[in-house]
Amino acid sequence: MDAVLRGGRTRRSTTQRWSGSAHELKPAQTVVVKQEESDVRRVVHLKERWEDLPLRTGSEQPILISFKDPKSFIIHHPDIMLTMTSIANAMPCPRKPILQSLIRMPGPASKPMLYGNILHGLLQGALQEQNFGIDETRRRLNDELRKESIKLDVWGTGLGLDDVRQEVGGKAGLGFEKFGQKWIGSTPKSGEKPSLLAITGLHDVEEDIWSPKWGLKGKVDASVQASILAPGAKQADETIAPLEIKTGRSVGVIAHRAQTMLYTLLMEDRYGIPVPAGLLYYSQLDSVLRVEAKSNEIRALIITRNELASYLANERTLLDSTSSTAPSSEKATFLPPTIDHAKECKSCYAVDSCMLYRRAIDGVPTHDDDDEIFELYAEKAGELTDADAAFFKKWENLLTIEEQDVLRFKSQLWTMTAGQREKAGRCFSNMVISAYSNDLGKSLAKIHRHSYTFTRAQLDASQSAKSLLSGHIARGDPVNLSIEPDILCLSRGFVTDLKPDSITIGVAYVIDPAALLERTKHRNHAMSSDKVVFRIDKDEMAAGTMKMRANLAALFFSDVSDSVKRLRQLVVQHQAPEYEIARMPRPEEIPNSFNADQTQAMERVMTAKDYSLILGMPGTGKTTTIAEIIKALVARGKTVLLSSYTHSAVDTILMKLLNSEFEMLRLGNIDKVHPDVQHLTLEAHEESSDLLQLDARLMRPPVVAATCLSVDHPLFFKRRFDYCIVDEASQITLPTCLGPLRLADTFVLVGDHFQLPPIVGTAVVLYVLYEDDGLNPSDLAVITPYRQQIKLLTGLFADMPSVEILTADKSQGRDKECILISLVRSNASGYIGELLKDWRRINVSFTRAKRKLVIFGSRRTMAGDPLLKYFLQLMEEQKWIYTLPTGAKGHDDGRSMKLEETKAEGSVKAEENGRENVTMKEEKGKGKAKLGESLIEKKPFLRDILAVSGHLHASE
DNA sequence: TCTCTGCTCAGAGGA
Repeated sequence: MDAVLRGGRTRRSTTQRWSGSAHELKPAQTVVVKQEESDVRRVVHLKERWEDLPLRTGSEQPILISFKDPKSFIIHHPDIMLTMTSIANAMPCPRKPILQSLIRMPGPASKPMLYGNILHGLLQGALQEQNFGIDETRRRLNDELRKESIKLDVWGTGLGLDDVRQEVGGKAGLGFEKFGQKWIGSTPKSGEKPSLLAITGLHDVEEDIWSPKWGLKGKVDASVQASILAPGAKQADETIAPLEIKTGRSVGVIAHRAQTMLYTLLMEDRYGIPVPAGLLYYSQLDSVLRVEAKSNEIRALIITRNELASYLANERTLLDSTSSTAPSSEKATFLPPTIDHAKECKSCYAVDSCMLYRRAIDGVPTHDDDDEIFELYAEKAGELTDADAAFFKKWENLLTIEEQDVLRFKSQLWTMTAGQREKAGRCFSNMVISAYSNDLGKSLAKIHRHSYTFTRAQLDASQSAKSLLSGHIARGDPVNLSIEPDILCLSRGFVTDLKPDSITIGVAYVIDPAALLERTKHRNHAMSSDKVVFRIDKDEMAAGTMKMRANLAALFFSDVSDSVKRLRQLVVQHQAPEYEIARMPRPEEIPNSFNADQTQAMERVMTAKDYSLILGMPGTGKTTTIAEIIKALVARGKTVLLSSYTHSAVDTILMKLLNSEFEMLRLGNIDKVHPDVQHLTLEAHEESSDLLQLDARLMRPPVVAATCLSVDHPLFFKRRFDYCIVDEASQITLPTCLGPLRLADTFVLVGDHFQLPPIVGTAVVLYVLYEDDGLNPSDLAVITPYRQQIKLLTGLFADMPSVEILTADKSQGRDKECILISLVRSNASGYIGELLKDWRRINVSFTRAKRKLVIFGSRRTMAGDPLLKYFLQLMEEQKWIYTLPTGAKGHDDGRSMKLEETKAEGSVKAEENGRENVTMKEEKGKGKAKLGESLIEKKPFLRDILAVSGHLHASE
């Protein structure tokens, strides 16, 4: 036995979590473990290769003891889940997969990768349809090539559709037919060796499995039911098996075996039955290998997994001991050392980042004659100065801190029950599917090919179902679906709609509860009546920081374009930007509406050879200026990349350009794009007829807009821009905006560094309100600082979808004719909360209205803050405050209670007597909201607003 | 003391 548990064998379970530390007992291979929560202690003796488990004295580390009878395995840091590919990659060099988990370098897809991708889809399609004929394969290939997402991939490689049709068709056609003949059937056919297998059924394709039991996660190409006649066996075994498809030239690679073997662990965990072997299909050889899950090999793989996991864990603990501001001088050890194998290293695809980390993080001297890879190191990192290295290290550190902040919730998915996590607001428990629809037409948006709506399962009378709006999950958020207790992350998707009693999720693959129940019938699943009960958890992604790290790293690579070198000079070495007077705008290019500052801004931008910064306080017209400058640049025949960290900033500028003549392209997740500019996205178009048309759509528009983190779109490997304009630069972290900046020689950063005393700012904006009549719903926006309030209001305004409802933060840079603000807080103690104390947030929201601003809030509560108190005084002097009557309909029913006070529930009661609701109204004209009658009927709260507003008009 | 933002993922093959 590999590991022995002394003092009683523990129950077989994935939920037994332990912490181990080696400081209590003498022999190094003996460890005391204590069960989490219960404090039960056990002594574990580690033998053979488990001795090397890197447990350090004095620090408790989580351990999981997993069983695959009759063996036991130690999973170190089980909450860090590693992929099959990272473990397979770790065999030649453990540093490589660690680097890959930090940095995902974007790059255009290679041809072999594209072919591999398509071939996988084709064979999976054949398995699903149980038809392997050549004609069927050809049909599927044609279907694939019609998909916009595939066309985009093909376009990215520079190939033509016919090239792909020929190449892939040639590889797939006959081979897949042979596959069907040889291995699909009810019993293994007698005869030659590869035939001792029959694939008798298909359970799933691309099955996503997370296994905290093994600390592994991955996607299985195909989960099949198979009848396998093992060598020497008399009778075939009926089993579930992972089928791993390999379409490339390399065959029999150890990494493939490792990958397949690890999948057997994942499938065992999901299906709850033994999975003795996996299948490895090589399409080039027409052969299927049976990969037996041998415990000594699995042990070796798990030990590799543990090694990687402890490096990743080191990274986290290292950061804890390091201050967030000053990069520590202590030597970091979160990276495995370089293997220093000149030949291997030279051909490694991660060599650039590897050598950069060796220089900047490991701090290896560049001039060391004993260095095995001296030449390579000098070539890759020789030019980097100490200042460069320090710059990289500082930002790398900051990114890691941010990453940990995102990931800290991740393990809650398997360490907390749905009920527990729902209390923390990051999960919906007890959900059942109530409706399904699909959107197969929009093939580019793979993420919502299938839409499922969930509602609460029938609950005990004692349990009251909480509104789905009262958590941290919101529309657009990534989520994952699980079934308690064992099916973790069955599927992932995005919230496309959220109502108090239902949530709709878009996913890439069909969710079939009946099939799921059938194939995992050995397990217990949470059920309500005959329906499967799901839990929906907010998914925690950290892909953004990986992209930022990639942007940062790319600044320091050796083999880069001149513009990246220049960018390094400007950003890292602070060289002064240069200007070229000859580019000065001619008088006719300057808009008549421009004032002196705007004109100067335009001159700086037009003449900039490197970069130019535009600074201005909120509300001073930066956005308008940018829009006008873009028009002028396009008129000069220039191309412009427009970017910002947020979708809303990008879209705000685009909306100001909508009436221009020129073409614009908006890239990015269509769900996050403002409805008014969604028609500029690729998804909004009809599918392109051919690559030529797609090429035109991507290459022709002089203005391309995207968020900073989505500039790894295939387009950006083929296009460079004359200008790059990055809005709200002051809020963007440096590594974020480096991405867009690399794509243009000249760039413009726009932001608001200056701050104005808020009351003055506010007063100025209020003063210049226009006098006018009439107001459309689309001229109206509602702002509130709290997310929960947004969700409530969204429901209340369901009849008026054109009324935008924004958080204070989201309203930044936006404006509307009329703004309603709900300040929410209301309590007897005058407690205002941190959020409303932030005058910048108040300043932003108070300055968004063009003509009319109406603020709702509790006077007494607001007076608890000096700033708002002063503001109240100001309003009072103007007689602009209107008191809503206590007990006014709509203020005492439960609904508006929630509306007015979502958090401090204890104080609501106190407020019912003598509640002082205040409506402050700011009015220069006679604008009146024309709200729909039906809406008013249904929403007493709004009727109050209108009543007060009407009263005002009558008295004037 | 409850605020914000963005990012699918893992693996597609090749040396």
